[in-house]
Amino acid sequence: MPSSSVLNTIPSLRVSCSHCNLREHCVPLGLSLKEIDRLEDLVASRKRIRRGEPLFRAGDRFEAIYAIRLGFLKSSVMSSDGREQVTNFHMSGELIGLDGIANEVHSCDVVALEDTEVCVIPYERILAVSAEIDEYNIHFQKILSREIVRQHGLMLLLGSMHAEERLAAFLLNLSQRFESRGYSRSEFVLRMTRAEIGSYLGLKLETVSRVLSRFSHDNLIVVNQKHVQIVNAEGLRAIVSGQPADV
Amino acid sequence: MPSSSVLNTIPSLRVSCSHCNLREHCVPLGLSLKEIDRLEDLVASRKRIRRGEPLFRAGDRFEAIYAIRLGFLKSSVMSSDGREQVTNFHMSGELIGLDGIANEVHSCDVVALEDTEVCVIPYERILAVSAEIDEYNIHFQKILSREIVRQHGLMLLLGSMHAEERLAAFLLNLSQRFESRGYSRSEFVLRMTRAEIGSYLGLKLETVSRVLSRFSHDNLIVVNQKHVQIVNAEGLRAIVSGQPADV
DNA sequence: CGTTTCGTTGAAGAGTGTCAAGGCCAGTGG
DNA sequence: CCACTGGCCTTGACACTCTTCAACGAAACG
Repeated sequence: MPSSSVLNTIPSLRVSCSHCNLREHCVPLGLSLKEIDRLEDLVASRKRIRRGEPLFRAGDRFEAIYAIRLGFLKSSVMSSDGREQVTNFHMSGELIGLDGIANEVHSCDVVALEDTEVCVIPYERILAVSAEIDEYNIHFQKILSREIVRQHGLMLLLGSMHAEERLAAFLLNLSQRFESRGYSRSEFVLRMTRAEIGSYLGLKLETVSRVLSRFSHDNLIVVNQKHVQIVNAEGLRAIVSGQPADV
Repeated sequence: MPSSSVLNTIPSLRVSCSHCNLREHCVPLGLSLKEIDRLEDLVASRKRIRRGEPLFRAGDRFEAIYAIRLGFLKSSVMSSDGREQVTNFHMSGELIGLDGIANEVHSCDVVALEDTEVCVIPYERILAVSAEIDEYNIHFQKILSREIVRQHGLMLLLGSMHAEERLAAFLLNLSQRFESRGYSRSEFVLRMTRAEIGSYLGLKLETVSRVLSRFSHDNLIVVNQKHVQIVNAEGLRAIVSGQPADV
């Protein structure tokens, strides 16, 4: 039995990946039942994080990867002079903490933007399963590599796109991720503030607000504070591709 | 004996990692002699790439990771509408191709900026050694994670720094990498064009040129085309930290 | 119900981008 | 060896996007 006295953990529940409907996000496909059974051991416990609370902070010792069961979080890094850069927003089924492997210390802050529950996967267990099941080792390397590829896309956005293109890409990305989780792709709630969106996209919050208003004025979206409805996804795609809408 | 008919490869040489002075960059420390011996098998062959030629291109099937023996390369991604974003510059001892693990296809272009020689490490062998030597599996996961952390830093740069800060950070980073390879930290040759620097830093080539001229005028550096000498590293550091130099 | 945080909008200004012209340098061929 | 060529770099003037500063309104929270 794992250590269990940590606050906010729920170690008593018997975790079952095979019955989790987020399985496809976390666990490799095409395993034998025996192997899937082995994966159940990955998750040591669950942990709840309240809105605004950190899952971990830069400098914390790295001990586990976390899989989000439900909720929403942001990752961010800070420069020495205090500038914050949001590096990612995370939603259910995604893994957090991959940055910590490098130096056995986390290099970014992760904070919940709404009440969140995660599966705690001690890194030791990942290593143990990796050593035992080749399929899983490949799977985990792919997860790491996929994060590298994702960041390439973000660098393209930060390095060469205008404010409107960035926001259009951002909205479409969220839309697609919501859809793949069974939610509406055309209507959702932004869990982050304008400042956080701005930080993620390399813009100021006022710019984010203005561009959203412009999109709204052009009938691409309907915005009401945090509530967003995508009216003309094709129009947004056109903007991402560099060509301003031609209505 | 590995397949050897591929153009530009040098399979006949018996590769020896243990005698390579770049060892510390590629190979984990603290292995037994037996284990180090096993690592020799990682490198299947060497390959030469002429200046301007690609090592691989986005869409190419992923088969190997490459370790740079000597030379200089850039990685870049292209958006659907043709914008190029340089995602990294690579120098000796560094590994290339980690992006390909995700989808078994490379997702970026890698092109040599000067005549280059790389060690070809088939991914299959990495998996084989990973399965055999736990130390190496951890080492390789750390390499992947380190790349994620590096990109966080770049996102901070692209998302929240001004042109001068970006270039100062860029020069200091190069300086440090040259130094750790035994070259001068204060005097080096830029192998890439202004346009490539600009792409990497999210700036236009004219801006890069202007900022370098400004640095030169402020006696922080001496520039002569591709030749750069860092005169006042402390001043550059001050700029990165947000405070303009206070001569 | 007051307080605080967050979001919107306007006006003015700074920082980069764009466009254009000219100079430097390496490589090529006469 | 020299002139020519094309790629790369520098610099200026101007345009434009985004930021900054500021004020106000709306929603969230205790």
